[in-house]
Amino acid sequence: MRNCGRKFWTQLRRLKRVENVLKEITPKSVDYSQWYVDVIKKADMVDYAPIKGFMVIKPYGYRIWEFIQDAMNAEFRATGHENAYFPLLIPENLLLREAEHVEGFSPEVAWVTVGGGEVLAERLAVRPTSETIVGAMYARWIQSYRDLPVLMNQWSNVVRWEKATRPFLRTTEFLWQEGHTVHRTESEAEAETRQQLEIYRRVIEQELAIPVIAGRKSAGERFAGAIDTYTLEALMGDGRALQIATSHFLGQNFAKAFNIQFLDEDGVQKYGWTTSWGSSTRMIGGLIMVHGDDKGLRIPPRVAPLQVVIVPITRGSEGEQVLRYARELETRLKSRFRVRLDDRAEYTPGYKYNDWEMRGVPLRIEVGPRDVANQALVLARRDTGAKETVSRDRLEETVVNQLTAIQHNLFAQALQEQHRNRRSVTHYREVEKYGYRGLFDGDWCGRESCADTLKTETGMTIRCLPLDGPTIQTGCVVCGQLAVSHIVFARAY
RNA sequence: CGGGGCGUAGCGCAGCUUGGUAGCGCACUUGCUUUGGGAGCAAGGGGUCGGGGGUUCGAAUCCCUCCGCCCCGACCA
Repeated sequence: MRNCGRKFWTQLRRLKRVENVLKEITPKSVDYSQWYVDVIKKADMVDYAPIKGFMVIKPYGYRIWEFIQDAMNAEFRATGHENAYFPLLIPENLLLREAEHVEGFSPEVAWVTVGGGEVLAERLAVRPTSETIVGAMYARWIQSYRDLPVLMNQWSNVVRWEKATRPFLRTTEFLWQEGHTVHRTESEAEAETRQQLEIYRRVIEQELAIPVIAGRKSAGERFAGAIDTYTLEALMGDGRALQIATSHFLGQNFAKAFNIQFLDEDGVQKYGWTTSWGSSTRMIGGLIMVHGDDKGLRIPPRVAPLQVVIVPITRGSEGEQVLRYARELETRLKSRFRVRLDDRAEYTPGYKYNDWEMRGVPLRIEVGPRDVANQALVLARRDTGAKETVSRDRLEETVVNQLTAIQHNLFAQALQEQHRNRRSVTHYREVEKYGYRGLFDGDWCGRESCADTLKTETGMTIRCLPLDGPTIQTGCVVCGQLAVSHIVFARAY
């Protein structure tokens, strides 16, 4: 009888809990976009700004960006790049220099036409990207082959006037880094382009735990003004692909447009070979979609603003003792981990569990009178939900091990998800039976007309010509004729 | 740019059909009791009902108009 009663109440409590969670976060399976919006708002990462298409990145979201910056800066420096800063505004004549570039960006450029109360003689573009102004400066700085290579990066904001926006994934203004380099030879510039793509892959896979597919963009998807665009594509939880970083080989297009010339060793004036590469706060959107679940965020430990949260259970008269014990654990962890003791008296432990789970903190330590008595603590993992009791003297080593395990597990889960949703097809109509979700491998004849058909018929685009993986096996997935490339296609963000 | 939805307290909403003292839940403040998976009780604070105009004795409610936001599709880190 007593057992029955207890079971009943446990059940009821569980139902109530599910209900509460549902109230705050729409389940992924019900409405993926709504889930995404709920998570970022509940996790306190962003808020909508009072201007359409703009967002405020709040400290909890911005901290993740700072970890990404740290990881990238380290990689960039190790490969000889230096940070610099170029102007926000670009004179119209500069933006017009490279024909393809203007054509690609002009629809989304914002213009400044008035300054100091007077109409400007020449309107100024708010940078949508900085190739043009950087190019103009490089032309002034480079004279000799001895000045090369020029390897610079800038962290900045850019503005692209978008019609449909989503926090992190596509906002009118966004934060990013853009690297701009000039090289003496074509092969050196190409190598740079590939090297930077690998840096992105490392940071994205190792720090953000997001598995990517590296490839080359088809002509139709290339950066405006580039000879070649390399990309990293990631699969999101709803089966759509996200372009998460790009690296462009610009050939001599911009060098010629901006007159970036140098006198080579052989006494001949030559144009430089340039590259540019970028990654943005969009990566954070990817991180949310790849790892998040119905309880909220799951942040990989390496970029988690908080890695461990300690929740004391200050029950009854032993409250002070538990708090002392918890503070001692906090002190021990503080030097090595990002830890916080949540000693807010106004919330119950259960509330705190849910709160921190929503925010995606990888590890939670629970300590109560029982643990004080046993000289132990309870460790709960956010990724699996598993709880274990750990003796106090094994605290640090267990935390290290578990954080490492979580980082790996999140990547492994995401990779498994990617594999499960990547399929080879011989004809594009096959994607219908998969609900147009996932990544599809196939062959392509190389004609833009077939890419157009694919798009109109399925809403899918060629994400990339993968650098590694299967080779050409059959005919074009659209026309069936002789294929020249292997492609990965998907619906994309 | 098309389609849909919405605008009433910080958040979520009811009230509008049929005009008559602006409400509910959560959150917030204070106090007491609580705390091992979203605590309870009590007492409080908080609103030019998105803006403007009109009808009316009287408008959150009816009419006109403007604005904004979100979601879904066509173009893009």
